[in-house]
Amino acid sequence: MARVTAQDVADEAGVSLATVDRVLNNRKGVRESTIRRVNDAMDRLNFVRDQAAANLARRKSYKFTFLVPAGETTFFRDVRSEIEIAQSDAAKDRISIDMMALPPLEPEAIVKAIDNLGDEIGDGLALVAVESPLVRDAIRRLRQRGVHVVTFISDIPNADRSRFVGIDNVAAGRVAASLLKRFVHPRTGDIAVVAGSGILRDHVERRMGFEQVMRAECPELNVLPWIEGEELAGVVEEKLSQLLSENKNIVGLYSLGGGTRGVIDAIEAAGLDMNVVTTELSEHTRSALISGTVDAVLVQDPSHEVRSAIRILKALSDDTRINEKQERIRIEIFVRDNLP
Amino acid sequence: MARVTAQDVADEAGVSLATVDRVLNNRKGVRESTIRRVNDAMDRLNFVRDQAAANLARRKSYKFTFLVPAGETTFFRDVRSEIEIAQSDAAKDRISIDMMALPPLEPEAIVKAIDNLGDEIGDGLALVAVESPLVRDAIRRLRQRGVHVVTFISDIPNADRSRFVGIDNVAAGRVAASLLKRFVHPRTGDIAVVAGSGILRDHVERRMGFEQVMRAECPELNVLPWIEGEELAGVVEEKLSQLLSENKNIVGLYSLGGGTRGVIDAIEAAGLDMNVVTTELSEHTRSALISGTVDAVLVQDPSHEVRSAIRILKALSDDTRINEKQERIRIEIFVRDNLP
DNA sequence: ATATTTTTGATTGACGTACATCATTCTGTA
DNA sequence: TACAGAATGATGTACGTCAATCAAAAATAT
Repeated sequence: MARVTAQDVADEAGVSLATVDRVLNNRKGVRESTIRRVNDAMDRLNFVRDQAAANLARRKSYKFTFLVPAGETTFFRDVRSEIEIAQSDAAKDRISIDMMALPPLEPEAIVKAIDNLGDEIGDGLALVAVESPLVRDAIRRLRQRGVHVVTFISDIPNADRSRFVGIDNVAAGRVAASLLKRFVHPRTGDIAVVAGSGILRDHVERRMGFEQVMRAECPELNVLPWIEGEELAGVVEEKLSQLLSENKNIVGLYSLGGGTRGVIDAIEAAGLDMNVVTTELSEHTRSALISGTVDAVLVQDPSHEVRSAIRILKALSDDTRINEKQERIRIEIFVRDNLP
Repeated sequence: MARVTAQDVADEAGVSLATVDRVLNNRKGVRESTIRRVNDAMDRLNFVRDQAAANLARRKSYKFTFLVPAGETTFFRDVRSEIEIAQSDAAKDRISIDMMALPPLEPEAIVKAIDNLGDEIGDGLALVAVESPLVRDAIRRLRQRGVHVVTFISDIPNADRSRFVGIDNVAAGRVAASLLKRFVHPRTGDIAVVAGSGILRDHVERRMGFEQVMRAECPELNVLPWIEGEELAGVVEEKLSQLLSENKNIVGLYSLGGGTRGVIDAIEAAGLDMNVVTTELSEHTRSALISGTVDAVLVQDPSHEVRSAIRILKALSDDTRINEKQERIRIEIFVRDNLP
């Protein structure tokens, strides 16, 4: 019943504690046959090394840095506050976390931050990546220094990042189309799309997924050129109001970026009957779901993403297994009835 | 940069390590004013107790027991395999987990298992509860002995359980209705409902949520009396085939229990055009989603539920905070485009 | 056979906290 | 003023592993 310790393994294998320790930590100077004997003993006794004791003895602590956009969208405000919460939670496990908020959409800002931080970055970096050779190169340099890099929410493929933590944005776009198609059916007409910016990879990908499905499956629906709202509710509302007043044939709308409040305000002001799928779970989208202005909201859980990024950076530092199921970031679909 | 230890706090507060220890563990024999001084020092230094060292010193290990149904539904097979995975993961943190599979739907079996286990149950129990005064009483007795009890997947309210880990099943039913309503629109006709058993609380609740929305919002749709499939694909298929051959007016179907394969087979055999929402993410529902036989699948993630139950039992044992965001079990909605 | 190298054993001191014991100092009250 | 009782200090041991050292034994080369 008592826990099996390394000493028990030593006894079972007929070797000394020191030898077990050598095997356990892959230190050299142990014969192959002895290694096997020790491993067999571990299996027989079902030995699991005590992480708590190991960490304590190793007196290893972790330092990770988060680089996130400073923008005032609901989503990134949530992300930043989740990082702050994670800071105190992670402290118990000897993990210290630094966060830097950077001007959004500026590759130079990211690179400059990385360079200025130097070794201050610690053992790992999580960043909301922006498509740019500069950033790609900065990541490569970090990795060469042995710093683990995880992209976060927005990926930069072909870069040497260890991993991406976030949703499959193409799939998110497809889901939006798939739902909207069913909601709109059997009506026909135009579909409006509101995005933030054309240089944000996640926006582009969602748009791509959305179009894939629409083209392949909905010849009767006509997807209009997208509106760029710059993630600002005011801009979104103005442009969308204009569109809605000019085009009376719109039967559905997909808002895939920030500034959703503008979308809701414009639709409610126009008083049109259309099906709507958006992102961002804010007070505005909640009440729009309840009132019926919006049919579904597609989101990713920033709290999960932050915890996941930290767990993954830790696993990379310790060179231990990642629990894939736990790290699967979901495309969450909210309708009126499953609001948290 | 170095970690702040209890000794640092002692120095800062001008007391001895022993006193800091007394404060830290709420031992008696410390003046109010001293307690305050120590706490202030902790705040100033940002002291966080090192969990690893604490656990080690406490030589505390945890033992939890899981009581789950032995049934051969996809879902409970998944649950059991997730518990097995969790067993080895949790071992690192000195958590040992016992699992017992019991004949499903038998309150007596649960009570008997609890009684037979006695102290073997350990520090906490997670069980898939069944509505019954016997079970309710057994839980009460456990709690009196200081054992933490968590209901799991299926709740038994009014019982003295510490917590329920699972989804809001009424909400799940509402979501199903809410989606199906939109999918079916503007067609009118009958809606079929396939459930497992009338004595499973989660089934009853989903049905309830489904009806709530249907009655309130879809006067044009007529919800038929439900079919009891006993969670067996064969039974489900037979009964549903019969219904489909007799009633040609069915435009939508909600399958809220096990045996979904039977639902799919019956629908495909009948070759009818209807909208379908089910539970269970199996190979069958996956391909049915892709082929279009099924429109949406509503599930809960057993892997998340198992981890959550363990974390909660541990937090209850340690009397520490529960991270609500992390323990929120989602009603996950899968359509063809976000299959994992 | 001897010398050299490799493998193993034995031992020790961390790591940060828990917990117990005993000695000492500070209270307030008889 | 003395003294009980409470509050605090000082100290030591333990938890299970890591990491380093030195000595001893075994295997290998010469």
